[in-house]
Amino acid sequence: MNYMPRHIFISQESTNDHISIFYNEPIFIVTADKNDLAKLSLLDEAHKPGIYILIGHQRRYIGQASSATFTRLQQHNLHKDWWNKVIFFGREDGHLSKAQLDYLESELIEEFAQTSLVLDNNTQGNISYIDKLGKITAKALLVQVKDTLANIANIDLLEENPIEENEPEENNDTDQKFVNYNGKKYTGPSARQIFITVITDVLKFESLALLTPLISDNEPNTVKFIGTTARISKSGTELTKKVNGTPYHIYINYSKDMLRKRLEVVAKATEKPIDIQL
DNA sequence: TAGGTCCGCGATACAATCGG
DNA sequence: CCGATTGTATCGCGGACCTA
Repeated sequence: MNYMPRHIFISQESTNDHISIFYNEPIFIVTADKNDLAKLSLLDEAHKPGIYILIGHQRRYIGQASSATFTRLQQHNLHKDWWNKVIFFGREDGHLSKAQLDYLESELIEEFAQTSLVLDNNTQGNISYIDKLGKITAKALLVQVKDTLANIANIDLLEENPIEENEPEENNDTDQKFVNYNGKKYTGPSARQIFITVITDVLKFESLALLTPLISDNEPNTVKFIGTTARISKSGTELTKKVNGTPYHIYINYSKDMLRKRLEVVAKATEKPIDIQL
C-alpha cells in the first residue's frame, strides 16, 4: 500500500494541549489528553461515530459511539475519573454501521482481555449480526487503525503506555514551573509566558461578565490588568502584551509573586480550581 | 455620651527602572 | 526578554475630635 497518511497536530498558540489527529483514508484517529476534552468538541471527528479507548495507567475502557464520540467522552468524564488519555477512531465519511461498531468493540475488548491490562468494561460488548462484507471492512479498518498508529504515531494500542509523553517533559527538574487551571496544565519558558497562555484561554472560554472587575476601559493597569489598548511606560517599556485571537492587551510587568496573585484572582472570579507553581 | 467625620499611619499595590 | 527591586500612590482602618 502506498498511502500517504497525514498527521495533523492540533496546537493552539503553544504546546499546551495534546490533541493529535491522524488521517489515513478513509480513517481518522485522534489521540488526546482528558484535559483537552473541551477542545475536542471543536473537531468534526469528535462528532462522528467511532470507537474510543479510555486510557489510564494499567486500565482501559473500550466504548463505541454511534453518533458522536464526544458526547460519550463527556459522560465518561463525569462518571469515570481514572483515565487521563483517550484514543478514538472512525471513518472520515462517518459510514460505520452499528453492527460494525459492535464488532470492532467486542474485537478490541477481546484483544485487550488477553493482555495484562485491566479492562474496565463489564460486558463483552454487544454481539449483533454482522454480514460478511461488513465484517470484512470492519476488520480491515481495525488493521488499518493499528498500522497507522504503529507506523505514524508509534503507538501500540495493546501496550501499557501507548501515548506516553515522549520524554520532553522529563526535564521537569529544571523547568518545574506550571499552572494548573481548571484541570488543564500550562507550562512555558517563563512565568509571564504561562500567565499569558492561561489568560488567553480564560478570555476565550470564560464569561467576560465574571471578569469585569479585572477589565479596564482602555489601558490596563496592575489591578484591572485586562485592557483594550497597549500600555507603554514613559521610558518606552512595553508593560502589556497583546493577547492573540482577542482584542485585549494584558499587563504583564509583574514579579512572579504578583503573577501568582493575579492568577488567583482570576481563578476566584471564574470559580475554577487553580494550582500555581512558578 | 452617642454618633459622625476626618486625619494619620501602616499595609498593600503600582509603575518604572535595574541587573541577569 | 525576564524577573526583582524600589520609590511612589492609594487604600483601609482605628482613634481623636467635634457636635448635638
